[in-house]
Amino acid sequence: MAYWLMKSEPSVYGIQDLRRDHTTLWDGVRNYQARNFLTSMTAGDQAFFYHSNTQPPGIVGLMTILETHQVDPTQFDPANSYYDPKSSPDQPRWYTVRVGYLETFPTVLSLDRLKQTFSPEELWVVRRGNRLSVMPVAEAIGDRLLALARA
DNA sequence: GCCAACGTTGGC
DNA sequence: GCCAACGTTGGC
Repeated sequence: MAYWLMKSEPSVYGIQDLRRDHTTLWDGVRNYQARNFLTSMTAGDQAFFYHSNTQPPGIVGLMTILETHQVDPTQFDPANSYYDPKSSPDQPRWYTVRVGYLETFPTVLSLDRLKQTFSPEELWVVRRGNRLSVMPVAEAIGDRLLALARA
C-alpha cells in the first residue's frame, strides 16, 4: 500500500464534503505530472487530504483509493470550468481516481508544523513554490504523519 | 526549439 | 489582495 497527498481548497471541496458524500470522483486535475501520479495509484492506497488556500493550510484527514483509471467526465463538458477542448471521449487525456472517506484528524497538521517536522526532500508539500496537487508520500513519512495526526 | 507573455496556484 | 513560483501557450 502506497501513500499519497492530494490537495483541495475547502471552499471548493473539503474533507467535510467527503465525510458527507463518503466517496467522490477526484475530478478537475489538469496537470500532467499530477495526472501521472493519479494513474499510478492502486486501489487500497491511502491519501492524505490537504486543505490549500485556507487558514491554516495543512493535512486534515485520510482517504482511501477506491477505483483507479477513471475518465474525468468534466473534460468533455463545455459548461464545466475544467472543460478541455483538446480532449475527446475516444481519446481522453485526463484520468483520475475515486476516493473514499476514512477519517478526519482531531487536529490539522498545519503546513507550519509540517515544515518544522519534515524536510522538503521528505515531504514535497513543504517545498517552496510547490504547486503540484497530487504527490507521492514515502511509506516511512506517511507512517510518521499518521502517528502525528493521531497523537 | 527558444523564450516572452500569460494564467494559475497558493502562501502570506 | 499581493505576488512569487511555475506550467503552458504561441510567435518566431
